[in-house]
Amino acid sequence: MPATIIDVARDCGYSKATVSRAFASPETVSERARERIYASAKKLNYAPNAIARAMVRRRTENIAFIIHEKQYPAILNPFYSPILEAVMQEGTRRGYSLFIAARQDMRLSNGDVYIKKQMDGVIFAGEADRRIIEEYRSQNIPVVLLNNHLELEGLPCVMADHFHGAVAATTHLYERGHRRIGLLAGRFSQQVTDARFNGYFSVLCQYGLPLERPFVVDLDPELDEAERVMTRLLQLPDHPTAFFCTNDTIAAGAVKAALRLGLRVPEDIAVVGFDDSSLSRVVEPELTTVRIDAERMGRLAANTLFDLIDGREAEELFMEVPTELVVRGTT
Amino acid sequence: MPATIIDVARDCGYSKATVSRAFASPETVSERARERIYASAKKLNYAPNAIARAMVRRRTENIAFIIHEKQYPAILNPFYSPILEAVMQEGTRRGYSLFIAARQDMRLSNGDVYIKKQMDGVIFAGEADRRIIEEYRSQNIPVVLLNNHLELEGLPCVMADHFHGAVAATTHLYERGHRRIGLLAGRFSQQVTDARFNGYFSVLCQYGLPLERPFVVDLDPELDEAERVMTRLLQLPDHPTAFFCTNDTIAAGAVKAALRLGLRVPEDIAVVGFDDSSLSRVVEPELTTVRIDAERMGRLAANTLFDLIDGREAEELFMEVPTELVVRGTT
DNA sequence: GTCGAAAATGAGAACGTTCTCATTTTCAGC
DNA sequence: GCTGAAAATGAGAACGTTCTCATTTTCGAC
Repeated sequence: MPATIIDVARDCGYSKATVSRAFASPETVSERARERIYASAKKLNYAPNAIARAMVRRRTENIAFIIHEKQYPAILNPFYSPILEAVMQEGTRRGYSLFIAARQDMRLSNGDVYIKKQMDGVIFAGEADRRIIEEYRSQNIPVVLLNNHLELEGLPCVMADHFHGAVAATTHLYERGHRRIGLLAGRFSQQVTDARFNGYFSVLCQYGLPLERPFVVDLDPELDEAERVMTRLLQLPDHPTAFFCTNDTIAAGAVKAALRLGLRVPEDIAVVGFDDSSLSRVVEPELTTVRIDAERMGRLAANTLFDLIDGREAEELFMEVPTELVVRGTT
Repeated sequence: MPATIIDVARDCGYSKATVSRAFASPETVSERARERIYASAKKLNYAPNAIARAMVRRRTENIAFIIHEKQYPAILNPFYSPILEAVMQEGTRRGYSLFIAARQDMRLSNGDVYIKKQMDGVIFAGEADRRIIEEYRSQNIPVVLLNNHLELEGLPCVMADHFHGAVAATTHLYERGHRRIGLLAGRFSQQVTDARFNGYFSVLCQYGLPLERPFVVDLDPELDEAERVMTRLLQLPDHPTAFFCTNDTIAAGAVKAALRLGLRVPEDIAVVGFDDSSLSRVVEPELTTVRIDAERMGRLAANTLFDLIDGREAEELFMEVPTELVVRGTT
């Protein structure tokens, strides 16, 4: 039903090759031809068919962003919003369109959807299965990992420096005079969870502070859960005076719990979060937190992917963007 | 480089037609053939090429979700997260993949990207340009509008009942005893802005309350901006005791401003928000707000789109999902 | 073992582009 | 007006599937 290049060719009297050129590389076509062709195209309401084009060029100009966070609704995760935004911008700038998916969705009967759909490249965010990645790469589809690290030949990974972020956060609490510092650790991908814990733990070691088991807890990174856990902890006798939380949602829950128990933040209880997500400034007092330059991560991942797509080697395989403590009201 | 259907056919001794069938409709192929074909496919690392398929079927199984909110970063908008999530789920369930884009990105040199890329259908969220929509429809691409309403032949629109939400919010403030109620109105798409204002205004009229110009303000729906505006208003002599805010971000900013000025919420100043977005429960006290069943909106939009794609008429063109006041701590 | 219907397979033309290679046209320089 | 190089155009084979229409095979019933 819609007009094809042949209809246009017939209408304007040029060959389909010339019509094709008029759209794909206008400068190779005489001005006269261009005008006539565009006129016909407009008349016939012709739009080039990118599918047919992709078929012969073997390039779809599409990339996919696949998020998989353990136990966490993918898109809802505010942490990924600015990353996604950056990837989108960077992609658009170079003519790519963006598919998004949450991991569990992708696996169909045979082979991965985005393999079949011939993505030019794929970014895996969060948890990622080694086998899937290898499947993509065996089809020559470039892959970049984001917020996760896997040792695979030539596989670029974009991470934030979670370790030093955690170090900064914990040190900050120490410097504020706290000697007993609890940890509320969300369950994220192994890499992230480990790095943040290690940062925290290394500071405890450095200053000879105790790791107090009952006040170091794993939990789902959700507001209610964090509030519940924190409420319980604060009712224990002899609880810490400060808590390092491995993301802002948890920190927000913790602050809420403290306030509700009539404790003052930061005077009685200090809290530091992680991510500097949009919610960090919504709570009152505003969260002291560790900023991750998410936009930069997104850009980096995208541009690395484009390098691979264009056949350039990634300049670096392990890219770690720095994190930065931002001190606000909760400490 | 990657294996094609022909390679598989050659390897297993069947024709490409049969191999094609083995993947597209396995039940039409003998068990023997299926096994041999799958074995060859596996051996050759064959993955069906959805682009070639799309070309002949004239169906890509892709849909696009295009967000355009005035002055507001698209994906960052927490309002759209659950909607997107629902659209994604619903789409995946039926074998569609999802493109996302922010409006300003889409327009390339000639024709819209997603027309060229042969979307099976498109959802426009927020502000949407009549001309663009007509362009899509002229190419027989089904379109559904979300959170916006345009009178166009056969164009389904999914809206929330912003009007009655605003009515409920304002009435609630009235019933709490407030007689002077300000309005902090974010700049969204015209439809939404108007509907929410009208709901507010109709309640004022109903109870004979004054519309006090200085306390009815338009603003960008951002935290800082809202805090700034609210701080100013609260320093005016004789300010209202309650404010209806047209989204939660604004409400959060308003609450923050009040608290910082040493006012008690809700005793001195009551605030109600809109959307019941994720942040509404993060602030303390938690926001009284108007819940929009965003998931339902997403589902509705997606399913309507699939109906159109499958050639079924939309059952209804104007779909309004109900809103519901949820009373929490700020009133 | 034969018949006939049903099931399974194959041949080959689409689908709408791009791209290579050849051919034609244009045009500057004389 | 001729020459030759450069610019513009055209013919037609790909690209990897699906699908229609034969043709072949299978198999139950007699």
